[in-house]
Amino acid sequence: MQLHLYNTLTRKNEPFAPLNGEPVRIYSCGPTVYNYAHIGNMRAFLFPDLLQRVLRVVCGYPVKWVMNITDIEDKIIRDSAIGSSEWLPAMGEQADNPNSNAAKLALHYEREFLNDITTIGIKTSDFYAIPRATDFIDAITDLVRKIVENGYGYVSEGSVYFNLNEWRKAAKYGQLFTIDTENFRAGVRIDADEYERDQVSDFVLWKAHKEGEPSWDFELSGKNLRGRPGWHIECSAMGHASLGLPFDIHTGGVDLRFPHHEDEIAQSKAGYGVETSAFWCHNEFLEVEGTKMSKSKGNFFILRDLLDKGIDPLDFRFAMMSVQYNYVFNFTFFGLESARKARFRIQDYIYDLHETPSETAELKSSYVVELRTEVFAELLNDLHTPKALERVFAYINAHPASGLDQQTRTQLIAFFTELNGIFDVWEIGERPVVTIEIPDDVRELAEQRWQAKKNRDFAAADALRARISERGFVILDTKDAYSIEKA
RNA sequence: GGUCUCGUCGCCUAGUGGCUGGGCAGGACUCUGCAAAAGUCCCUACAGCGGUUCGAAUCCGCUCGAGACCUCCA
Repeated sequence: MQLHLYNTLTRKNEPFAPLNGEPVRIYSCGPTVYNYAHIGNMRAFLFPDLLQRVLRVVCGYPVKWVMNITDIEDKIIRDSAIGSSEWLPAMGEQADNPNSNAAKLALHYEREFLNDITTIGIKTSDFYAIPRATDFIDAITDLVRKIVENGYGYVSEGSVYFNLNEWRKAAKYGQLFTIDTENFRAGVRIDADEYERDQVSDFVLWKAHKEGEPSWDFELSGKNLRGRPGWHIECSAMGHASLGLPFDIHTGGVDLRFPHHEDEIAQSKAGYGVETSAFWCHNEFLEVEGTKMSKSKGNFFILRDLLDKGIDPLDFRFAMMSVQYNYVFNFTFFGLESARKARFRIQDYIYDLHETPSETAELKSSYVVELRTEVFAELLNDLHTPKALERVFAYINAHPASGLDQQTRTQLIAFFTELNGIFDVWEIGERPVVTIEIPDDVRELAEQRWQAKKNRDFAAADALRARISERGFVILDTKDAYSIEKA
């Protein structure tokens, strides 16, 4: 079964096949670890997770999935500087060494990040590698050197810039994004900083060292240009070093199409002489209650905020699957609750399948093969999870578990086990027996109520039920018995 | 100013030119002293205005509205 993916490079849905046969190599732009990741960031990690799971489970490909950690960057430098209010005790002691301070701050947030993605069901064991930028300084400087040697980079005041004018003569710049240099929004320019570049559109490959900032040696043309990597160059070098170029799929958020990914393509081609990736896939943003969420606006939730509200991270994971990855996801708490209910309907169905069929179960092997084919076909259609789930619900509605014979149940359990290899939000097994601690006084009240009810003294029975309810329990009556549950 | 996406039932989501999805919420009934739980059933929407067509939510045009990106950003 072949996966079709929307490729930003061609702006079309295209059939996917691995470049060099197996395995499939995926590179995902990972986090810049300067703070906690917010729930919008999570989408950029859940999307490639879904992608690689579909490739493994549905297509049967082995996958090499790499996600980088950007651990050197302006905000990391700022927040790890001596005297920064962003420094936390958990990061350890600050030293008189900017490199070490930046590394400590980054490591702290890297751990938090790995924790977070594990919480939402991403398995770190699914990664082939999680490279850190600072572990690849040699690869980065090597690439910068190559670019300069090939005539597409120049040094200015100790920094190295990419020469776009020169590059445009050799290749197309603007493959992922239609670049309209004549109409860059007036008045908005990055860094009115002291770096000197020939053209405003030229981007920095290597930034000259500034006092008190982390830096590394870099020998270029017999001179030491001490400094640090530019933002875009890191991914080019790490992708090349960890997967080899070109690889199969590059993922990231839509905002990275330009300039980050565009520059990545240019750098790798200018330095290594090869393309970066066959497919470029971008996830859309997440909004909260209909408005954009961003770090700069500050209207964001981190995962911890949700957990503190008692939200099950699996509900968050499942809610994200209710919208296709390349459409804006509107995060609402009502939507999260909807997702929870929907998730549990499928969960209950799975539990029910594990029960012994009744004598009257007559429905034989009810189209499980068709269900599987349809659901997987939707997943192969550009990871269309909403449609896939619709198929599942339609099936559940048409075939209540109670009416299914053992053979059908066995087939369905096998299917849901496979499906859970992708969604990973259910428990495959029998309904767990929940044992709850019921205090003796609650038992006593319940028994009194039952007697009152039997005596048709409903006023007393209701009063007792109210007291039980105050203790945090509810009474569920059946015909001739009752049970006590936690409210 | 430039580039682009999108407007579907109360909310979220899917959608092929005709056969009128799915989830949540809501309603009705059964059961029950009541309630809860459970079960059965109901809930016909497609921004507006034109056009193409035998027939459009689906194609074309315009209008209105929402949002994104244009070198911090997942």
